[in-house]
Amino acid sequence: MARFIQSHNCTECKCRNSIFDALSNDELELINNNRYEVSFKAGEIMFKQGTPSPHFLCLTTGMAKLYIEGHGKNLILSLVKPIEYIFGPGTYVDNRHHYSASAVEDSTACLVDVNIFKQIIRSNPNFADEFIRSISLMTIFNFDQFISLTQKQMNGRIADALFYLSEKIYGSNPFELTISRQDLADISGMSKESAIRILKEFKDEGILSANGNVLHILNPQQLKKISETG
Amino acid sequence: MARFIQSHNCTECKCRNSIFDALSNDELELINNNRYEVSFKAGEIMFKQGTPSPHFLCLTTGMAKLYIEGHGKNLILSLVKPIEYIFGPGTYVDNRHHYSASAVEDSTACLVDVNIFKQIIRSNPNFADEFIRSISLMTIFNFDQFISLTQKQMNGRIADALFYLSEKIYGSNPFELTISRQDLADISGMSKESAIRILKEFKDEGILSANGNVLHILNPQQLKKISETG
DNA sequence: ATCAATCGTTGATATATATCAATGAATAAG
DNA sequence: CTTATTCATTGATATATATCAACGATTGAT
Repeated sequence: MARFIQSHNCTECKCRNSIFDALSNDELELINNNRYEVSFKAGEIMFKQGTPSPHFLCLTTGMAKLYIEGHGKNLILSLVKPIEYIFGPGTYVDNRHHYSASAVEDSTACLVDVNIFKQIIRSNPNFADEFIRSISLMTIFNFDQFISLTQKQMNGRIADALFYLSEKIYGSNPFELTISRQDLADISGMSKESAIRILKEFKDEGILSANGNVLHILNPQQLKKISETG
Repeated sequence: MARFIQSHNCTECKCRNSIFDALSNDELELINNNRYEVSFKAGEIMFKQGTPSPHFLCLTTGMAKLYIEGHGKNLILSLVKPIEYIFGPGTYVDNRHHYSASAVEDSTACLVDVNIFKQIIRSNPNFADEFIRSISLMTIFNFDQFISLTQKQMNGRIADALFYLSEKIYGSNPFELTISRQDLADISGMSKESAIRILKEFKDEGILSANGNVLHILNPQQLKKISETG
């Protein structure tokens, strides 16, 4: 997988999310002076639900999962890959994280002081528009998840998760799964055992092949149908 | 229930959501010149998922439900009461509604041209901050729903719905339910029959009394425990 | 007032899904 | 290399929940 080379200056950074294209050089410089880089080993927690939320985080390498810690179980809201950013709703409400984030692969990230970020939103309307647009996109994505998890049964939910992984996360088919079966279950809102059983069922029906952690959607049409019929 | 008297001028309007407090008189005047009032009978659709979304809507009297039309079933995202507003995530993405809205009681609403609204967000940072804050609050609310619907079983979900209705919507206990059992089921993500059965169970256990559509939470502590143990 | 249509309620049954338990496979630590 | 620990898999079972069917109660229309 391509590794983005991180610059020491935001103005020339190649791992910069497109939301920052709306910024002037002065604003980028301001961010540059108020950021630092961190690295996480696979499995390490980046931040924990309920703790203060002083940073905007942009993932530069690796992969992270965002998950709500519920009652014994976790619900994975999304996987984050380079060069996406993480910015929770608590920033404008109570300065707390409303979900946890942890690295599912070895990762590096850029942290930006959240007050700088909010300041630029106030002073640069184009940036504000882009920002509102990006959180709107997340809301729409959440709605789709909502319907999948509350109205489809397990086959349909696993189908949705497989498309999400193939199309949105790994961007390929076949793809190598870097998350655990438990994570797949936490994405689909079911027990790990059930998730495994559905995968097996798809394999038996020739819809999917699985070689270790390399999954291949062999029959996307049929998988799509399963997703739609719920 | 108190009826807000609607003024013919936004600057003096008593049914104005507090988000507009950040606006100058000129900006209020701008909105005033680009709005109109509509009334809906109970059951009427205000707007439909998938259709263009040219207006910001503020409910002035009555009650509405926002719901995603899924696969045969609906999922109610929230109930809206005066003087809350409805502003979907599609406005900044594809100009489409991503959920439907319909009146559950006879209602009136104020519609404001969405471009005026976006224009003021660009020019007034305090208003922008308030707006981002308000959509962040909705996101956090959605997260709670998410956990309730995907990780709790039916008793816990109905308990959550009852607290939502009593505390957030009707603001009283006892309260008169103006939504149908089907709506209650659509809030809790279950079949109508199941919702009714849980209500009956709560009645049999003395947690709840139901006199027609007047519900009374008799034992909030126990209901809270049911909500927490899922 | 009467009829039709919807809404609420209940019971019986089928089904989806979680849980429990056991075992093998992979991985990390000594 | 060996052992301990986690992770993946499978089967058997229990449980939660939906569906189907029937019927009474309410509401709206003629």
